Amino acid sequence: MATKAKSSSSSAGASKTRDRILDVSLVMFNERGEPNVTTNHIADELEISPGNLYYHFRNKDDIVEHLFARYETRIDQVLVVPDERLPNLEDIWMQLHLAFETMWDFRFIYRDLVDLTSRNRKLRMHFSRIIKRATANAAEVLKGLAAAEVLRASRDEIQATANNIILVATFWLSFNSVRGAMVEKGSEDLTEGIHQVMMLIAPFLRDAERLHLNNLASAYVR
Amino acid sequence: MATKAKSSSSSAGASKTRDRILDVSLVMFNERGEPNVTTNHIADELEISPGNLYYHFRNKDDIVEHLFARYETRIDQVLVVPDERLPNLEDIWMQLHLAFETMWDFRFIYRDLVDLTSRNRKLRMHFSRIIKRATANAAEVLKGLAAAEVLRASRDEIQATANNIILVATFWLSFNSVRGAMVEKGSEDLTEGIHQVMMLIAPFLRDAERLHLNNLASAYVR
DNA sequence: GTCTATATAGGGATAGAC
DNA sequence: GTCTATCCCTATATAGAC
Repeated sequence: MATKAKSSSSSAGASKTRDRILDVSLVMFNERGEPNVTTNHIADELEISPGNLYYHFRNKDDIVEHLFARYETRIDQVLVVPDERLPNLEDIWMQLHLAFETMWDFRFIYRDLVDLTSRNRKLRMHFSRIIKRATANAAEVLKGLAAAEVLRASRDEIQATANNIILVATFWLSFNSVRGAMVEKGSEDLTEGIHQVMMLIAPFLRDAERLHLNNLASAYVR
Repeated sequence: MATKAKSSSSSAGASKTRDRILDVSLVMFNERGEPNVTTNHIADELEISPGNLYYHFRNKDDIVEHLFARYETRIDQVLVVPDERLPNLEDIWMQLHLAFETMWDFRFIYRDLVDLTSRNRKLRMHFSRIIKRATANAAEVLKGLAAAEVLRASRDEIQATANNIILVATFWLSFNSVRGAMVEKGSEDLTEGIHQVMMLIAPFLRDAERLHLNNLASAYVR
């Protein structure tokens, strides 16, 4: 039954053609941008025929949608409000790290986000849902920090900041690319993005915590 | 000599084919997104032949570049640090308004920013320059507010905030579209974007000014 | 499941007549 | 300056043999 070791992504066994198509598509989309990768490119890279590719997927968007589904599963796991305990700054740092890494793994989605979501109703709905979830999550965490008296902010300030956190996180990679950042070093980009998000929170922190954060931060950024 | 009333954009006289191509392209790019508008579409809309269009422009990117040049001229006029006087909150509001309106008029650039700038070296260089200028401008204004003692922030905080201001402004329209905002009402979208940017500054304000801003803000947002 | 061959369509772009 | 006609190329997608 080794032939049934199918599904999932890139862990152990190579897997069937269908999965290989998804894996290679993801890599190529991330590297060159989805609009610049054709089904023929993908087939070439895999050394299979275009016809074969279309046996496994109805069309290119079908591939994109399946990759997006993978992404949605992973990001949903990150977007859980901690638990019973009130969150602290390290929790946030950690959660941001997980979120940014997940986004990085599927960065092709973020590179052409507007075009992708306006072309494809399904993607639009799902992405919109993720944004809503993420914003709610951010607001929850901020409220948690406020409850723990780590931070002081009004309801409106929390809502506006939650929006900005998600906006900055969503477009950090684009911003970095567009402002002429060098070839992405990957991990360094992400750390700087996390830093920028933390700086949205910093001004609301009480003095002691603010100092704490600045120490955390300066340890990370150059 | 009425035939020489050429150049510029959409003010008085209709103008020559070349300018009409630019005007119509801008409208169509803004409405449907640049990747979804072909040279044939543009020619159709203008009721001229594709050949004619290619007489006036070498290729599609040539059109995009000329539109971008128009944009750059306009945004550069907005990105001037006030003058001798120290800036106040209303100044900022006004400058943001001008910036957002200019961006709105050329929103196609922002819709597919990453793809556009990575495809075209010229656009990449120019856009990167604009971002640098804008960020420097934001930092200057923040320093001005600090000097006027309207605001209190460290050097690092000012730099991080300037980055976030430009990031939020740059991607506000994308964010709004992507999170599933309804059909753009234009002006309302912009006001909310301006509000989000102001909320980046708010936490650094002294109490009196913070209150002042909240009043300004609540007058604008629903 | 996979291949070869091919249909179809559209976009970018040019030549040459008017 | 403008049009008609056309070329080239690439992308998506399918049919049918193996």
